[in-house]
Amino acid sequence: MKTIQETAETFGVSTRTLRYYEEIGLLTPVRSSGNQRMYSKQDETRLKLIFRGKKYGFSLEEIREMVLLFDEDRTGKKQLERTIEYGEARVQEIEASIQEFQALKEEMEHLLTGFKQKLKEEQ
Amino acid sequence: MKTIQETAETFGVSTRTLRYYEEIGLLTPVRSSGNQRMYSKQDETRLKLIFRGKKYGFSLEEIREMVLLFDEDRTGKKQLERTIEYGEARVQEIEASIQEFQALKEEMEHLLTGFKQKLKEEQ
DNA sequence: ATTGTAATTAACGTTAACGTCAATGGTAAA
DNA sequence: TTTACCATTGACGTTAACGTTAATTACAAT
Repeated sequence: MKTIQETAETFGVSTRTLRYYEEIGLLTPVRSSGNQRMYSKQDETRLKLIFRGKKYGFSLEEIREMVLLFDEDRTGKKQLERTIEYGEARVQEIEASIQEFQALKEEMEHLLTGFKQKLKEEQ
Repeated sequence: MKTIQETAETFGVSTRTLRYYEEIGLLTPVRSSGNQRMYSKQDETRLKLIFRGKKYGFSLEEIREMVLLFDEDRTGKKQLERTIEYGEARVQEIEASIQEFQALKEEMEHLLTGFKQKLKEEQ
C-alpha cells in the first residue's frame, strides 16, 4: 500500500491528478484509519491502463467507460457476452491503429529517403 | 480551391475550427478577391496531417511544430540534415508506439480468451 | 507536547480547443 | 437590385483536465 505522494511520484503526476481521478470515479483507493488514501497494487495497475489510454488520445470519460466495463461483475452470461463483444471491437480498432501507424511510418521513411538523396546530390 | 464550408464538410469539422487553426498559425489559406478563405490541395494535405496527429493524442502546438519544421525552406544542407535527424527520431517513436499497441492487443486478446473459456464452462 | 511535513476537502483559477453570437460585408440567383 | 444565404472579425462562453490556495487534520520526529 502506497501513500498518495508515493503513487504520484511513481507515475510522474501530481497528487491533485490522483484525487481528480477519484472525483470522476476512475479509481477508489481505500482509506487508512485517519482517512488517508492508500493505493494498492490493483490501483497501480489501473493507473497504468489510464495513462496508456491518455497517451493515445482517449479522454478520461472514454477511459472510464472501458475501465468500468471490465470491472462490472461478470457473473452473468449476458454480461460476459457483452464484455467479449466490446473487447473484440476494441481489438479491431487497435489493429486499425497499428495499420495507420505502419502507413505513417512508411510515408515518413519514404520522405526521408528523398531528403537523403537530395543531400547526397548537393555535395 | 474549396470554400471554408466545403473544406469543413470534407473533414467533418466546423468552420470555426478551420478559422481557429489559422488563428494559431497551423495553415494559411489564400484569400479571394472578397477576402474569403480559399483552401488549396496543399491545405487539404496539411489538414489530413493535423487530424491524424490529433487522433493520436498530439496537441495542436506539437502538431504546429512538426508541420512548420517540414515547411521551412530546406535549401541549405544544415536544414536538410536537421530535418532528416528529426524525421528519424519521429520514426523511432512511431515504432515504439506500434510495439505498445501490439502489446495492448495481445493483452486484450489474452483477457478475451479467458472470458470465452469462462463462458464455455458456465453453460 | 511540540514542531514540521504531508494529507484532507472545498472552492476558485487556468488553459486548450473550440462553440456561439452579433454586427457587417460578400455572392449567387431571380 | 433585392432576397437569401454564406463569410468575416471580434468577443465572450464552455468544457475537460487539472493547478492553486486556504483552512483543517494526520503523522513522524524530537
